[in-house]
Order: sequence, then structure tokens, then C-alpha cells
Amino acid sequence: MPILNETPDCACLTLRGTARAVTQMYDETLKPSDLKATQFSVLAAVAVEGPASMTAISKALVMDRTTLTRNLKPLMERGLVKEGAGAKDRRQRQIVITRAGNAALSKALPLWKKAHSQIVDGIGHARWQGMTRLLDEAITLSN
Amino acid sequence: MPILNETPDCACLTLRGTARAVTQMYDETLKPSDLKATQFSVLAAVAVEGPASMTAISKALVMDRTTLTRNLKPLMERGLVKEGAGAKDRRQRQIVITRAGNAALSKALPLWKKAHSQIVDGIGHARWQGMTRLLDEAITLSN
DNA sequence: CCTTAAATTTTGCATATGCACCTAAAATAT
DNA sequence: ATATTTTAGGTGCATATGCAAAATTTAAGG
Repeated sequence: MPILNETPDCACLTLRGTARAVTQMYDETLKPSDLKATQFSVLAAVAVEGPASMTAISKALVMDRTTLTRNLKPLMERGLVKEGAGAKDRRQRQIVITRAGNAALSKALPLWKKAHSQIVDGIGHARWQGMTRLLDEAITLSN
Repeated sequence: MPILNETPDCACLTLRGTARAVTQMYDETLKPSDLKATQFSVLAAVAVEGPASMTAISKALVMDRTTLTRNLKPLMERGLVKEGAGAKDRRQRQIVITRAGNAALSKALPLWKKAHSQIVDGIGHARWQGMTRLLDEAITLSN
């Protein structure tokens, strides 16, 4: 057995593993809404950011621009979001949520709340706040 | 602007975003070793778990069995891990690290330590311990 | 103007992720 | 001994992720 007994502590491994586990629970809980956790987040971001460019949405999600392009694709095909017309700059695409998108979001919201509570209530709101701060610090330290 | 001003707190979104940011930093730091963060973790797990079955390794990594199958593929093709022979049960595959795999791991280890320190030293060891506990709790709450 | 630089987004390539389903082999039951 | 169930693993399909490079359009410099 070689040198490595320290790697189990790996920050990246731990964070990725937790993200995987939590994502699976969210996916399972959101199943009746036909949205996956990531799709819900993207849809919510489009809803909140209003008509917005790809770059703006990707920044709101702290997600790579090119990843957003592909994550929007299934939502586009299902007609939950669309490309709006009000683009003064012809390079930009103004992404907006559709009526169907809002309906899907409304349907998914109570399921999301259930999944969210399972984590946040389980950990406790105060401790969850602290955890959020730590996660933000980890992001800052990565940049 | 609809109902959702609560979703920015989303546990799943926050955890996934942090995992993405941290992974990118690890990937960048590990670049000279020609290993990505996930590959490093898988390789380290194979090294530590010794000759072990797919299921055993996937459990050690808290990773889906089928995901491990594909994550091992590039490592296999590069000859960093291989299938050993000592399988009494013909269903099982005994995965072992190769000499080249150990060399790659040794080369990557100081880079991993650098990336790890950037997060853990930045946050502080005590607080990182607390964070690890919280992340473990989140996993438990997801099951 | 016109050339070059900058901004916005998409594509090619490669890996990462997991559910549903399939195959094969071993364990158990009858 | 044969049938059933359980266990170990892989495949098909779909999404998720991001770097490098391309395509398009706008802005800036001379």
C-alpha cells in the first residue's frame, strides 16, 4: 500500500460525492415534474433573470457558458424556454421562459421545496447558513 | 418575475456549483500530471483498495458502479490500471494499479497537495473538519 | 473606411454521471 | 439435479461538464 492515505480527505472528491448524492435525491424527488435537478435550476434562473443573454444566465448559475448552451437544449426542445426577439446586439440571444415553462416550474416548486427541506431542515437552518458561507469561500479560493 | 426567489438557496445548485468550481481548480493544478481530478481520485482509490472488485471501488468512492466502469476506461487505455488475474469468482474483475499508474500517482501527488491546501488551508483546518461533517450529513440525509 | 481587436455564442472532442435494462455466473430452493 | 433468485458487471440512452477552437457580429484604431 503506497503513499496515499491522505487522499480520502480530498476536498474535490468530498464535494463531488456530496453533489452526486444530493443530486440523486433531488432528481428522485423531482421525478413527477419531469425535470432533473439541473434543469429545474436552469429553468428557475431563466425565470428570475427574465429575458437575459446566455452569459448573464451562466453567471447567475456560476456555470460555464458552453455548459449552459447544452443544458438549455432539452428545455428548448420541450418548449419550456425560447429565444426572445428583443436583441439589439445580433450576437446575443435573449432567452425567456414560456408559459409552459412557468407551468412546469409551478408544478415542480413544491417538489423542490420537499427536497430542499430534507437537506436544510435535516442539517438545521443556522448550520446550513454556515455551510453556505463555507461553500462560497471554497468557490472564492478556487478562483 | 414569478414565485421563485427562494431557489438561489438551493442546496443542490450550491453544492453542484461549488463542486464545479473546485473541480476546475483541481483540474488546472493537476494539468502537468495529465490527470483530471476525478481520474486522480479513481487512481488513488484503486491504489489504496489494492486489487479490488468494481463494486468495492465504487463504494469506496461513493460513486455509481456504472460511472466507475466508464471512469476506469481512460485509465485502462493509458495502462495506469489493469485487470488482475486473481478472481475466484468469474463474475468479478480484480482491478489493480500498474507500475505506470503508481508513477503517475507519485507525480501527481504534490500537485494534488497544492490544490488541496489551497482549499483546506484557505478555509482553515478546523473549519474544514466541520465542513466535512456537514457534507457527510448531507449525504446521509439524501439516502 | 478598413483593418484589427474584442465580445457573444456555438461546435468538436473528451470525460463524467446515472437509470433502466441486459448478460453471465454463483447461490439457493425445491 | 434443475429451477429460481441473487450477485457482479456491462450497455444503451440521455444529460452534464468544460477546454480549445470556430463563427458571427460589434467596437476600436489608424
